[in-house]
Amino acid sequence: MPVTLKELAARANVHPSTISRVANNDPGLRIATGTRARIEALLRETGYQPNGIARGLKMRQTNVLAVVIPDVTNPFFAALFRGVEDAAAPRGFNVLLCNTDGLPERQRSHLQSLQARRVDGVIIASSFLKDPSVRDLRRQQGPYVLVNRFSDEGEDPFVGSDDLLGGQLATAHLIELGHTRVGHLAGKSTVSTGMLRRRGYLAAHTAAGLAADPDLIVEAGYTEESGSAAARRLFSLPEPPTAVFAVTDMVAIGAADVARQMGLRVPEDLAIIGYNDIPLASRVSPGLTTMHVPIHEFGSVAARLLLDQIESDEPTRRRVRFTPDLIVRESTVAGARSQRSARPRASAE
Amino acid sequence: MPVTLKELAARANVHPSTISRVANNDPGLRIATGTRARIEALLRETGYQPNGIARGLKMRQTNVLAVVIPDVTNPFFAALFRGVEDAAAPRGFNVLLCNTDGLPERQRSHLQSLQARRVDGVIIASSFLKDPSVRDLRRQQGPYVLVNRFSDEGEDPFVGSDDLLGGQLATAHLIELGHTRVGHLAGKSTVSTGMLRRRGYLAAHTAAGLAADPDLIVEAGYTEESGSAAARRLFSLPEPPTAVFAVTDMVAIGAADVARQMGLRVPEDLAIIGYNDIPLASRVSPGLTTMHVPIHEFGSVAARLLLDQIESDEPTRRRVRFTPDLIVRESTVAGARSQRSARPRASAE
DNA sequence: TGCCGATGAACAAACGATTGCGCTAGCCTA
DNA sequence: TAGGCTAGCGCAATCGTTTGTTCATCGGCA
Repeated sequence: MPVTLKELAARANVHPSTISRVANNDPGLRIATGTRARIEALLRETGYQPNGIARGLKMRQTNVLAVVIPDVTNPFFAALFRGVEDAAAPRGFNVLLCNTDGLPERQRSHLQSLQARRVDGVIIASSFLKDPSVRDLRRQQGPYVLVNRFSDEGEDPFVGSDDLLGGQLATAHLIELGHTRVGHLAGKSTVSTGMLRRRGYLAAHTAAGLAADPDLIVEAGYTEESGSAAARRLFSLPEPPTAVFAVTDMVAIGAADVARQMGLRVPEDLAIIGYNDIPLASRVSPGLTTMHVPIHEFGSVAARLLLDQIESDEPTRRRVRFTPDLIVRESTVAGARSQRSARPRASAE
Repeated sequence: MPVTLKELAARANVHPSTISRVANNDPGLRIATGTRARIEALLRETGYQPNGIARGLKMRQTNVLAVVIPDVTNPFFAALFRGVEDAAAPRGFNVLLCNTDGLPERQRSHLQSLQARRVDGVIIASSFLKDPSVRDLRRQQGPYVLVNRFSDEGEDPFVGSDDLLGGQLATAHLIELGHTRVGHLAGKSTVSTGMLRRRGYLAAHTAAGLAADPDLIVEAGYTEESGSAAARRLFSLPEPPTAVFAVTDMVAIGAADVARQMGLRVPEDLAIIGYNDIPLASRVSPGLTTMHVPIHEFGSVAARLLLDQIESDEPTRRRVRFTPDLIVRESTVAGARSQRSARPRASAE
């Protein structure tokens, strides 16, 4: 059992409050040099650490953040989490990690548990467009930040990429390569990234004067497996596409696997572009062309937004959106040397 | 501000303790049905959630576990964490994640912060053979479990694989394929996995009547980059090896990259075997031969060990060791169909 | 000598919950 | 009608800190 203020007070023959003030380096503290020395020696000797629970109760602050994501096994979310922790740890915060597997119910129960625990803030990267959990979050008026996906009309503090533009740039890249039948392995229309990247896909067609064939849009979810399943359907069409834009890199990788299995050469028979530029994207073969977004920064910026709210004690409505950046690799251009076109830029509202 | 017991008590015209007992479904509680109904209605209406901090202070239990790892961006540790959370969440525990980047100092500061926070237990996967942090952990007598790596003479509760055997099996596989110059991209000798897998490597040579050439052992660390660097040195030797056993899959992947860059064909010019069978191993090309270990189970078993200690309130010394399992893929045998030889077995002490 | 201001430290009330124990009715029994 | 039992709650301590306030002491100064 760790040592408490009361015990130290008994040993130093002073009142617990005196120890507390010395330990916390209370600025306006007037104390005899002898007493101070005695107490400081005792503190060092015992290695006293204030009980964070008791302190949290009194101070109404736990110094704990929480990150709610679908699955940390997905490299995108792992990198996101690192961003959060790297920003939070130096400021004395620890971070809880909650995986939802994309289930609204698990998300709800996690958020409820986090509320009971009185975490100081929540970063949530698994929200839906219509999300009761997010509405609860708004109502509770604890600080929170949405990352990657936003919710409703986007009235919440948010960090992510410009998905509409990203979807458009990705699709435009394929069209510029001469493809006229471009498929889309889409995200769920109940998720902002899915909806916007799909809209970008359509906008690119319009801009190029092309008609988008609705049959070429297949909802694929976000995992590699669901990407494979959707790709199988897409590639089995009577008139299959010669290029596809996948809503995420994992989906693209699942699709590439299926393409290989079906005897399609990438990029000769089928060009594939993903989204996010996860580390894996540059390692698969052929290297995956994708839209780069600064994943680690998503996390660190979100954490800073949160910490600023906590420290200033006033909510924010800031929305940070990074401009995604086309990375051309071999999955769309044979023999491409992968390179970034520019550094990502952020726009804040 | 969430509602408190005191407020509810005022509204229901009873004492806070009565509300508490009703909310907690106190078994031996005798209460008038009318009062009970009134209180239960109030609880539902307000959605009362007891303040976890206050409760934690009183009950001396936070229902929080912590996982300390080098880097969650490494797929091995991400899977490990999922194992922990999947076992902890159903039992009402949340999990803090701490990344150390392999720095003893960050590990120390994290553990200190966790202690101050009074987490109920710690799972640590980043320990060294001589590790002051682990000694502190032992002394503090809070429950803890070491995963993957153990420390000192292994007197702590532990979950991991039989690394000596694993190293031996991996090396024996290469020797059986006819290789006589087998290199080792070794882990650090200050880490149990590094030390034991290296010993296994040597034991396999002895068993086969081969002399191990000390020049063929190069310390490679645990990241892809450090693996690449070490591989470069190893492959530039006057008499380079024709096969290498890498201490982890990430190191093996780094080495394979270097081999490709140096114009070596895998497996024809150079056979490579890794360790852990992370998801990535089956996806790289050529597929990576490796020792399979049940990573997710490492986490869930460790969590169970921890939770049992917490609930029974008595420390354990149980050590669970899984038998690793050779998975042959194309990086050692051209055209291999990847398959598992058997299911992993666990041995406990 | 008497008063005042500083100085150094103790006091006590929170924070929000849990829990053993005590207290007050009402009813039954002798 | 007195005594006892029990149902139905309230009381108050406790967990370990923080922090505004009070209190005693002492030196200096008039």
